[in-house]
Amino acid sequence: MSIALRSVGWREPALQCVLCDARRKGICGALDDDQLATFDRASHRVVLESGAELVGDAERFDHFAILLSGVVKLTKTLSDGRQQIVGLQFAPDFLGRPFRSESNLNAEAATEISVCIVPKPAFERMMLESPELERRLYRQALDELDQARDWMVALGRKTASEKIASFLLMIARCVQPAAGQASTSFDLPLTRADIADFLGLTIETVSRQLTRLRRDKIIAMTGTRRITVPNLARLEARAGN
Amino acid sequence: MSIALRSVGWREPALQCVLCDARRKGICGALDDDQLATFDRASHRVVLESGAELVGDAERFDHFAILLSGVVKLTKTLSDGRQQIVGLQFAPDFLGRPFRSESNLNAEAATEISVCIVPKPAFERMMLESPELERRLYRQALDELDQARDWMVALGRKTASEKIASFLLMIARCVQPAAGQASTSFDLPLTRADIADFLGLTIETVSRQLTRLRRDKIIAMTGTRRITVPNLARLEARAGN
DNA sequence: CGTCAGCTTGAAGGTGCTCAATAACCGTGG
DNA sequence: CCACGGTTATTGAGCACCTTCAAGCTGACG
Repeated sequence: MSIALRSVGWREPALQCVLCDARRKGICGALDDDQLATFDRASHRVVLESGAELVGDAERFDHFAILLSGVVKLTKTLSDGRQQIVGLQFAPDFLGRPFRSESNLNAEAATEISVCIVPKPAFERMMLESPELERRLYRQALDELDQARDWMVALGRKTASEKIASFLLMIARCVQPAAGQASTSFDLPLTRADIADFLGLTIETVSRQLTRLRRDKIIAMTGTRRITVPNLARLEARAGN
Repeated sequence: MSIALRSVGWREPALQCVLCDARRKGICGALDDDQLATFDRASHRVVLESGAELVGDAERFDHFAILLSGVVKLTKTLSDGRQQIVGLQFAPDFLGRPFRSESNLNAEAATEISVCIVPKPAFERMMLESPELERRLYRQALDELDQARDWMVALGRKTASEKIASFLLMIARCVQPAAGQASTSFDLPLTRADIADFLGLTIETVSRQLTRLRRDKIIAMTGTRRITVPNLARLEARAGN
């Protein structure tokens, strides 16, 4: 699959990157025309189905990637199987760990995703040439650190119901960047098992808390994935903070 | 106090930075002689007692700092008072959040500390001039992100006794960089309350788990702060992972 | 219509919390 | 040197929240 996509890249060298969302909102906006052409030649796009593993724990990697659509979960697993999601990435996030050749976590597609894949050496060369690119990566790392710290508070100090409310709010914000609305509805990108692994809970507790929110008319659900929040403020009141 | 120390800086412009530990092991190693002299002129050293607040949540800040000795804790607090430590900084870490003018957490001296303080504008100018400096900051941010993610696993999935064991191991490694030893002893830089806030537990649970480790001869304590670990491997076996 | 994965619901039990009392530590001053 | 007050730490008893285990349910897809 990746070979076929790469050949499309060769035939239309500038098309992919010029129109790409990662250029407007992601790190590729740091690149000038020449660098963008280089990037276009070195990179190629791939679509992966939900559950596909991008890189395993303690595994060497030789590619970076930029997430163009879908959600990627970063997980860590203890030797006895207990698992924790330590990060969620949304488009157009950069995926990878510069200055390391081996991963210390597992990156897996939580939904169907499309990614732009670029070989590590080519990308590292661009990082050296473009301080602006490195600055954007640095900014993203700092943003991820802020997020991780917010979730540490949730994991360490919030109750199960506060965790669920906080999680729904986070998803609502990440999936629907249109803020300010009083009401929203969206599809959960994660299964109950993933939500449990993200919040440090069990599947059963996640389910129970969701039904409690539904019983209290804070949310409504159609099927098991689609969530409607008639009043975001009421949900926020449940999030603790 | 800070004014008196700054005047020392003026009289001996190159002395402080040239001998400083932050130059060998910290971010200042990125600076050439000219930049180091500039840095020396712009910065000054301060000693702060345990409990001193470096910056408050939602507070504007106009200085960065480099931690020269001691331990700084980064905390977040929910509206009802529940608190979580989201990071610990050791010498010679950089303290601050580039690209933001307002803090989203509280930074407080957990022990007596000495810091090198530098005004934000001067430091940002140096960041622009020295890609190597920015690269080191980026590296530190990535390292902190790795650490934060490791602690997310502990917070979400480890039991109280595993959390305590993991915490003791982390402190042993950060305070005593000499690795490979079978046994160690060290002083805890945190009170029981701080340890509880770091691990998402209560003071009582921290105390009980420490006495359990002592009862099982995994650790020995003299006073309430000094810990001796006769066999690090046995402690590691309690850490989960 | 059957099957399978994902989800929900129930009952029982355990880990860690709350509340409360005692004990150790430490700086101060007699 | 020791007595003293305040802070910090330990220990105990009871309880709450979340987990565990187990059973049904829902919905997608053959």
